[in-house]
Amino acid sequence: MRIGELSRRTGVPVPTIKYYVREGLLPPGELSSPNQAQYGEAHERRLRLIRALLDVGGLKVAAIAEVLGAVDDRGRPLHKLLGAAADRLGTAGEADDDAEAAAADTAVEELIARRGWRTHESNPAAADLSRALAAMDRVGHGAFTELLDEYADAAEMIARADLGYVDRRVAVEDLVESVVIGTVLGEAVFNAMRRMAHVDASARLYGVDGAGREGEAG
Amino acid sequence: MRIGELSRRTGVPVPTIKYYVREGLLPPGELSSPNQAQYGEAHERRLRLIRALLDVGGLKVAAIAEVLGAVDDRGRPLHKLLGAAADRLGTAGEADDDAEAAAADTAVEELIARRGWRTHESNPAAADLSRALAAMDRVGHGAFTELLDEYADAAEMIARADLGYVDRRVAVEDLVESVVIGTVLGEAVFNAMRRMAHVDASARLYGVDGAGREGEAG
DNA sequence: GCTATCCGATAGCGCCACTATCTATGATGG
DNA sequence: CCATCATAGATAGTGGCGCTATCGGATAGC
Repeated sequence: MRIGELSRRTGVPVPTIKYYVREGLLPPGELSSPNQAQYGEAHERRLRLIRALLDVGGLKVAAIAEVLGAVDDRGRPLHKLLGAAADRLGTAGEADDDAEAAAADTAVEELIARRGWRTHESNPAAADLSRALAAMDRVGHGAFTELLDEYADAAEMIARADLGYVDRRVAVEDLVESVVIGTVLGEAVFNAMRRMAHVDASARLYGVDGAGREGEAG
Repeated sequence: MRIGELSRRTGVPVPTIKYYVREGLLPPGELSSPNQAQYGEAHERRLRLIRALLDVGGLKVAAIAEVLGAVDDRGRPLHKLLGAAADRLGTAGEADDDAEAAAADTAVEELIARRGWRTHESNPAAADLSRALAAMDRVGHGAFTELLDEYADAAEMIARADLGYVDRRVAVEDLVESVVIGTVLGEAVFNAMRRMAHVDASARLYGVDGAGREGEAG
């Protein structure tokens, strides 16, 4: 198909598709003549993935380019691809260097040790966790660390569920892409469900109605 | 204290503090003369909260203004404040209107009914969940819905843990603020832990080393 | 007095995700 | 064969956002 049809099928404007190609998110179409390119199923699929990572996952274009680069990097050991992809899904950002940050680092180290997790501090997710705990501490919720093991229980449940799903449903050649999707979109899924569970729990404790919304929005 | 000291204590530049005041995130200092204002503990605390919601929570400045508006809205029923605050923490964004979106809506409705959650579709989190599931479907992972109950189990665990924490540790007058913090920063905490658990699970299944990172980053 | 600081207001900056426009070329249909 | 349309590729521009710089005038504190 040509770019116009690709655009029609996915709802992504033609100039935006060209922009994604320029940024390396999408491979260029196969040129059949100097100003005519053909796009296939793979392009359509990739385009949908890009939009999902952008709109739902909230990833930045540059981050998507990096992640997809890892996804497409065939002929590397699988666990390296997974690690490379996972490393690019973090928040990044600068870590401060104060007392709270140091305490949070310690808490994370201890958690990893206690859990026997096969990861260490070089994992960007550990840095993200540390930053989040330090932020909690700075706003007066240093005691939140006492929930870490309950959070870890839930996280392990999710990880087991995800791995089982991948094992059941995903072909090897789609594995890296599926892990990216599961990590990014699964995060969005879980975050939404967590907020719903919070509302439910709050309603049971403090609320009366089932929704807590009566025209005060806006 | 004056604005300079507030800046020094929090690490937030003076022009940025003024910007937050303009945007309604931070109440103005109390004027002791036409060009002299005093800031107190409350300002410092609020400023730290703003930075946490911005840097770690990833909220937009306008969203923070809305949420903090609800936090400061004393003299309303508690469950309404909680609802109003929670409603402003969602991703928002436009929902498409295709087959996948319809299927996702149905899946969410069924989930809510199955779980007996005291919430309904007017909850923005439900819309977020639906959007995420529709995105999953569009990238070929419609079967992901089969994990929803495992995700819900985990979400309920987290919600119980959070509520227990609030019950133990938080004074009533800080309740709304703490719920906001718990929702936003707790989300960051859990997301990071989930990624760590994924890495651990992957390492056990596919990997050899404990980290999966050997200089291939960049 | 004198210097550092502050207030409030306005304008500008840098990043980012597009979006518009242009030229040259080729596809398409009568 | 020719008129019209779509396309490739390049460059420039747009709008939103989170700041950041600068300014005039006033006050603090020595």
